[in-house]
Formats: sequence, C-alpha cells, structure tokens
Amino acid sequence: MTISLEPTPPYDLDLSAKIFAEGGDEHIRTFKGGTFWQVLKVDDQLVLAKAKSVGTVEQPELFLDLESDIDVPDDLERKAKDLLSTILHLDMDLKPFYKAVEGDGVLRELTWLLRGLKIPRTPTVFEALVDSIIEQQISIKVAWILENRLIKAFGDPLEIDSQTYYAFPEPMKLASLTVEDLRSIGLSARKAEYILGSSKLASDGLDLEKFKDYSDPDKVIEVLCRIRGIGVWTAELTLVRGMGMIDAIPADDLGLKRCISHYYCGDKKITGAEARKIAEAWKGWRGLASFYLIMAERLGIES
DNA sequence: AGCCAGGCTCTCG
DNA sequence: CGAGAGCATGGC
Repeated sequence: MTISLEPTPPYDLDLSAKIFAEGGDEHIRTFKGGTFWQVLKVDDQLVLAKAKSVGTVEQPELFLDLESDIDVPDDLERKAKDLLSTILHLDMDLKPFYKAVEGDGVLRELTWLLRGLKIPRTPTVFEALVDSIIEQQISIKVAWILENRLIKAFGDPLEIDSQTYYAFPEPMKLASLTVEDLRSIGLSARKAEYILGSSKLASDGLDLEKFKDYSDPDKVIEVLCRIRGIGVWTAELTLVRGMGMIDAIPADDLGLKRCISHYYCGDKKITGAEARKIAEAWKGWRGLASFYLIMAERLGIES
C-alpha cells in the first residue's frame, strides 16, 4: 500500500530528514538511503511509516508506506498520513519566511543554500518536553544516546518481520517508573526526577497537547516553567519542537549562541541577551531561522 | 586523563 | 538575593 503526499513547496526531504540520520536508530527512527522511517502511534495502534521522495524540491511528492502487525484500515491510514505530515511539517510554507529574511545577508544566502529545509516536530508535546529535559546541559550526541535508550527500554514495541521497532513511551508508562529505573539507562537522579514529575503531571490531567492551540507563546512558557526541572530554555525548545511554534527561540542555548556568533559576530562569544537582540530581525520566524543556522553549521557551510 | 557539553535546582553566605 | 556546587555520560 503506497500513499502519496504532497508537501507545500519548496520541500527537500533529503535535507530535512538529515537531522534524523545523526543520532538516529534503525529500530526507532532514522533516515537512510533516501528513506525516512519511524513508528507512529495512531489510535493506540503502532504503525511503521516509511517515506521517500519521488519529486523535486519545487514539485515535491513523497511516497509513504505503512506496515503493521494488523491490516491497516482506511481511517488509520489517513491518521498515520496526517501524523507523518505533522512530524515532517509538510504543510509549512517556507516562501514567506524566505521573503522575510531577504534583508539579512547571512540568512538570504543560507535560505538559498538550504532551500526546502523544514523543521521537524515530535508527534507529541510530551515527547518534546522529555527530550528537552534530557538534552539539558549535556552534549547533544550524548543526549541522543540517552533518548534512544529510554525509548528502547520503556517504549512501545512493534514487531515486524522479526525486527522490533519502538515508539516513544506514553506519559502513564514513564510515570509508573522509579528514579532507579531511569538512572539505569544513564540519566542523573535529578533528571530522572524531572521526567517522573512531568510524566505524572501529564498522565494526571495536565493536557500538554492543548498548548499547541495557545496563541500566546509567552503564556505557555510561563506555565511550563512552573514545572520542576523546566526552565526557559527547556520550555522554548519544547515550543519549537513539540508545538510547531517556529518563532520561539532558545536564545540561551549554548550551541545556538555559537552559531549566531559564528555567522554574525566573527566567533566572538555572545550572551543570550545579545543573541535575542540579533534574532529580533527574524521576528515571526526566529525558531526556524535558528534551525537554519544550526543546520548550516552542521553541514560546514561558511559565509 | 581530564574537561566540557543545547541547564536547572538547591544550598550557602 | 547572587553566586556556586553538583549532576551523568561520552567525545575529544
């Protein structure tokens, strides 16, 4: 069964999914040989989704294949298609962003070089929140290792052709664990407590997913920051990655400051406040612009 | 070998 | 209050 997807052009899957190749895991989610795949949880049913590009950047088209341990009914198929579109952010229109940053010499060049790059989202806000907690302070590569361990240890398994794939664990599942359980995969006791606390809130009435519909990002940040272990940085990262709020920017982020400094300040060290000031020029698109800078640095693009 | 990496809380003074 | 210690792992 092959489903056709038509992303809003321009779109470059190979470029956009590159981020999943680094730190990816074949049993969870990765991008390899032109194919992106990930287990999706749709109506409590696990489905392995595989997407590849069959179009061009200007006329993008994806083929989506779904595999499961049951026959996938039509409505499930439609929901899986929608969820994959959400994850890859296929409905995002990049053209207004490109127009908005035309006056910025750095981004004008980077948006030309990285044309079709869309910022991915997590399937749920909860997943973005937990990921962001794990990523606090340690290097991103170590964080990816820990995230994958968490998913394999506590996530939902799907068996296909004697291969096991894992989806991100539900809040209820993580809430049922102990600090020792989480320490056993290499998390600090502190982070284990943060994750347990957040999971308990999420499985006990705090509907994180509803924050997607809030119109005021600052309000969401404020609410999230009341949770123990969640600071402004973690909240902002969750907004961008979990809610698709592409104007939110984790300006205090060490890696982002390094990127902004590299492309705008001749590698001179800058503060979070200075980063925020520079990012003012990208208002409306600050998170997306940051993503372009980070990807440009990863790809070794000089300017 | 040690220091550092996409922070945050808690504890002192 | 503001500053500083402590945290876990893996990469360099």
